Amino acid sequence: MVGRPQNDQARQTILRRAADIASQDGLEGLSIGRLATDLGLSKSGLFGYFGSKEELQLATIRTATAIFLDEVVKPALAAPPGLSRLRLLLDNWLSYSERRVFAGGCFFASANAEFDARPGRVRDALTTAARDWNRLLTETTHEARARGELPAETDPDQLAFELVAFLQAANAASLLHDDPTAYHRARTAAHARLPTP
Amino acid sequence: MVGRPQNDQARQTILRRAADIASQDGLEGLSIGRLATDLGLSKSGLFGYFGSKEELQLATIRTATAIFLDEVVKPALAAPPGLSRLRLLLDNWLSYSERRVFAGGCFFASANAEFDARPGRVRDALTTAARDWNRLLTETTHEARARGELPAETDPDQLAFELVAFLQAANAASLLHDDPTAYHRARTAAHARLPTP
DNA sequence: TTCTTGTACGAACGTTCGTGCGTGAAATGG
DNA sequence: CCATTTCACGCACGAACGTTCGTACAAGAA
Repeated sequence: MVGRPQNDQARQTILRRAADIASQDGLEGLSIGRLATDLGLSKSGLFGYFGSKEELQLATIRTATAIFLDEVVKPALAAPPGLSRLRLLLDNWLSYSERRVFAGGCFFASANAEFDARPGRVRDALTTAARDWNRLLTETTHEARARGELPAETDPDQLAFELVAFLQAANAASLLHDDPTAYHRARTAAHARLPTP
Repeated sequence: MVGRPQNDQARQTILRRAADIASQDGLEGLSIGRLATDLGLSKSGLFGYFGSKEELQLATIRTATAIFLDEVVKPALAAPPGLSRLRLLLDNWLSYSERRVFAGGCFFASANAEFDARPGRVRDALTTAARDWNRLLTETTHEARARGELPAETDPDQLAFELVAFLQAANAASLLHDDPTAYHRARTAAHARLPTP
């Protein structure tokens, strides 16, 4: 065999499971042998799809990104730019975390904490994804202010930072303490930072 | 040999290094062989201090907790209970993260994210440590309100949740994006939530 | 001195890791 | 129908993992 298997459906099935495992045990704890056994494949057969563990990790990040976009971002783009879209982004994110779209909570919260001090291509891919998400929230906040939906003295970058902080904290607390009320706290915090609808 | 070595100084040296490695590579990525090589010890010699990897992980958590108390909590207890103590706790935490007391940023941010979906004694120890920290912040916030240093309509539990969120977010952003300004954002956010000094 | 105790060591255990290679079955196309 | 390609497999590899074991050596007690 010179190339890689072309069966995109099998590939996606593998990567979907990989993202679930990684959200629980980390991208390093995601082992090829265990993933193959889980899916009823041979280790070497699964390995052939990716060619290296790092490539599997990068492909898993791409799949997780696509799922995140489908679950959180795309549905929010249906709303007009500005405050209503910002609200949707926050609500969708909290729902995405709360519904455990990934078995171990937010995939990126887990992967970012794992790789934030380990240089390499995996970290680079994760920082890019995080930057895109932050940029989306920040720009949407800017739009909301430009439309007069936020007080003129609002600092959009600062507000976006604080809103993201609430989301992350809810995800972390709900996982570590089995405490679903953390999501209520985050919603309360976010609503208090935004004008009453 | 029936028991474990009694050399507490060597043990603490090992555990201090272990906490640094774990803050970067995780408590699972912390391997006995690598730790021993790092310190110029034999693998079996180091192993003898703990008897199992899980015991090493638990001892590392205890050491990290002691360091955290020294760096963040104890200096804040010098201030009178209430708002001034709360401010010190927040400032000390941000300084502790910013100064990289642990090489990979906040030890607990890293370890919590790693083990929040893996049942066992390690997770239990981490949830206890996190609960103690949250309780301290929450109770200090309660005291501040009881002394009239916070508006009467303040919800102390909610405020503590939000303040912790800012700390976590600053640590995460500074690590993932090499962005030291995240600490400034967190200080701004925290100050805005508290009465002007 | 001899015996005991505590400590660190090297070597090896079995397991799992990521990674290659060669083979055979299934699918494809002329 | 046969030739070719595609793909998943079994198997093996070297390295690293946590762990166990027997040993060497220093210090103290008898």
